[in-house]
Amino acid sequence: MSARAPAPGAAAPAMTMSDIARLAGVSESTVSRALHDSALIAEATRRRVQQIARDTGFTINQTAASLRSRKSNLIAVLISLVHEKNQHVSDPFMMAMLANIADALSEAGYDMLLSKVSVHQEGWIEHVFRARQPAGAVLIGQSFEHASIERAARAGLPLVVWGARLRQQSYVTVGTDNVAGGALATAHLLASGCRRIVFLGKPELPEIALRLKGYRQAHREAGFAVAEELLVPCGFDPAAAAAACAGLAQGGLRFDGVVASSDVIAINAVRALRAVGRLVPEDVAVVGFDDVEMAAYVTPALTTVRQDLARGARLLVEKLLAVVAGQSVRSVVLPAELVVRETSRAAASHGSPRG
Amino acid sequence: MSARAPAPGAAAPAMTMSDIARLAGVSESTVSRALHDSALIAEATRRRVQQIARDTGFTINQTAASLRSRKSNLIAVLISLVHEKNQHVSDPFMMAMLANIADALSEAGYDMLLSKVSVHQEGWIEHVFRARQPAGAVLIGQSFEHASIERAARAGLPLVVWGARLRQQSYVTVGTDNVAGGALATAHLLASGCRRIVFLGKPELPEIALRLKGYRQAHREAGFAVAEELLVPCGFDPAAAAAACAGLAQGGLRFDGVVASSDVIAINAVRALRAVGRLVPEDVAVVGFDDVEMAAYVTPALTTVRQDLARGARLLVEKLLAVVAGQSVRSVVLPAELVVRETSRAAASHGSPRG
DNA sequence: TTGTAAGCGTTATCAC
DNA sequence: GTGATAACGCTTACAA
Repeated sequence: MSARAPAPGAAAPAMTMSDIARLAGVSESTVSRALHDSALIAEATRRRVQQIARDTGFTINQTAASLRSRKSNLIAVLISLVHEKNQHVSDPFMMAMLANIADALSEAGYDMLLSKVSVHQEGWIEHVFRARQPAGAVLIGQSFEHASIERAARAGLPLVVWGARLRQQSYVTVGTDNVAGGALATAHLLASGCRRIVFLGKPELPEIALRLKGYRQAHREAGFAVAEELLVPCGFDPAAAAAACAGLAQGGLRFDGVVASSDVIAINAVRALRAVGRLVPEDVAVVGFDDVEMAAYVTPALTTVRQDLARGARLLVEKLLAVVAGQSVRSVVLPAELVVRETSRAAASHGSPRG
Repeated sequence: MSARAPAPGAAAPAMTMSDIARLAGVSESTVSRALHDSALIAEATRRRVQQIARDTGFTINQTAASLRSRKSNLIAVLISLVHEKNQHVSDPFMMAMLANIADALSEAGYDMLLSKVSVHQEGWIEHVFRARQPAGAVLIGQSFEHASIERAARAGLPLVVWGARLRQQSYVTVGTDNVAGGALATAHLLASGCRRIVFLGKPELPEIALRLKGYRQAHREAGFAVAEELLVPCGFDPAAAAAACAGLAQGGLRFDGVVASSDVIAINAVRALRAVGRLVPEDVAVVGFDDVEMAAYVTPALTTVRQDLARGARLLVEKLLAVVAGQSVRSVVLPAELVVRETSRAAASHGSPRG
């Protein structure tokens, strides 16, 4: 029921290449080449060395190998949460993103190094590269770090970012078409009769700014003006969302629709509205963003803009490996898809609603 | 919109300690000591060296450091999925566990290396330790790997496992009281009137075996016999669960309750039952295991046995760091808690039901 | 309090 | 094809 602390050094002293070399009667260099399937090595030697390695359970020490060769099959996944005090990795969207990347990386034969950066430090990206020598890095979310990312990318560090494609950025992004997503959500509410639609989110974040742009665009196209008092700031973490939504429900603001910048926010909004006796979707229709797994299961089921994370993660990894390989790579914008469920009424017309 | 592939070597040639040493007019060893706040170094020297390091954005190359010192602040998180072909990291339970561990590790100042092992290889645990030199490893789930884990632990590798505490194991585990959990779920159904309760799960897995033990125990204590045909094998991945549950719903088996070995299985069971017109909880009451976030949101909301993952993750990390530090550490069994929601009727009595 | 020098386990370079 | 030998960037006796 209790485990002895392992005596320091109790672990079998790990084999090294020189051990294998001795056992095989060859030099270390030959062992190295044989284990890497070098074309230089004689077939027989290769086989013998590999057999011995297998029998003895020898594993190349990647720490040493990557120190010398300046290569590694490690990919860093960087989560920047400087903009949110309370957003943990356990945020449903982050979790899903992470899991999908983990699956994609492990299929590609890479190990994944997870670093959560919560304090902004100059050069934190460079820091990770220098400290751990990953082959490349995936950043989840631009947060407020556009400048840092830009600098790291210009310095030649191989990285790929999940987020918004911005003008003149020199790093590769993979992300959803946020403008279209915001427009889709808004047009849907307008088409179903809403006229005063709250936008819940932090437009300081690049992705949210684009969704808001879509919100404005949909209003313009439908011939409606945007009432600026309906733009309500709201963070991603559950507490911030709950607070903002409670304020929304109780405040004197008049509104009949909500476009939230994430599903977590949307779900909190629905809850807050119902708590003060407003019916969803009859009094207020709500649309989320992300389509996290939960969205389909809540009651009423959440209408939302779907981001295809499985595809996004695969693309992130694919693009990153191309960047690492020195290829020229283009950013990708994935289509946004509206998933209509129960927090909104089906629109009369599904086409782009003009008036 | 497109990013140039970084010219090889475009990245600023990383500074090394010898650069810092030159700039500071001291030796490399002094730099090393200064950066590690060694008591040996003169305060003035320490300050000067640290200042230069900060100004130049120097970061210790952990790859080199850990090669030399045989230490690292990297913790490997190993997910063994050999028992499930289709269980991805994106499984809700895995995701939640992972996210919680990531949060706990980053709070403790450790980076996390994620390795998903899906092909069983002799000595895979030793392999990771040799290849990456982590300070320690957290294993999520024992799967069928008890023997491998046991061997690695005996070899002195610092590791901690989420899973079942077994007799005479020499590794440390943190996990839920699975026997109590299984008993709690079963007793609840018996108390609410169920008499033929299906157990859905793979008893070959240590944790499931214990939950099944609890299932039997609850029957015994309530004075009922267990009908062996009600023990239905079922894997964790959604496809396997759906298949097993569909079979369950359509087969000629007579039953009025289900104890599932995970929430994902339980939710699939509910869905399958409703699809063939059986009412939950009126015709069949269902209890899950885990209390994943979704459980509270599905309709009808799932009655389940809660595992406290936030606490579990914190304990895993805490225990592992103690093991790494060479302390003697005891396994932990966390209490299981029944959360009654809508897929079961509230029991007449909440005490241990004897008859 | 600081410097010198050896070496962690691998791979790259050059010679044979 | 194979083997010496010298790094990679750091830590750590041991010396001073």
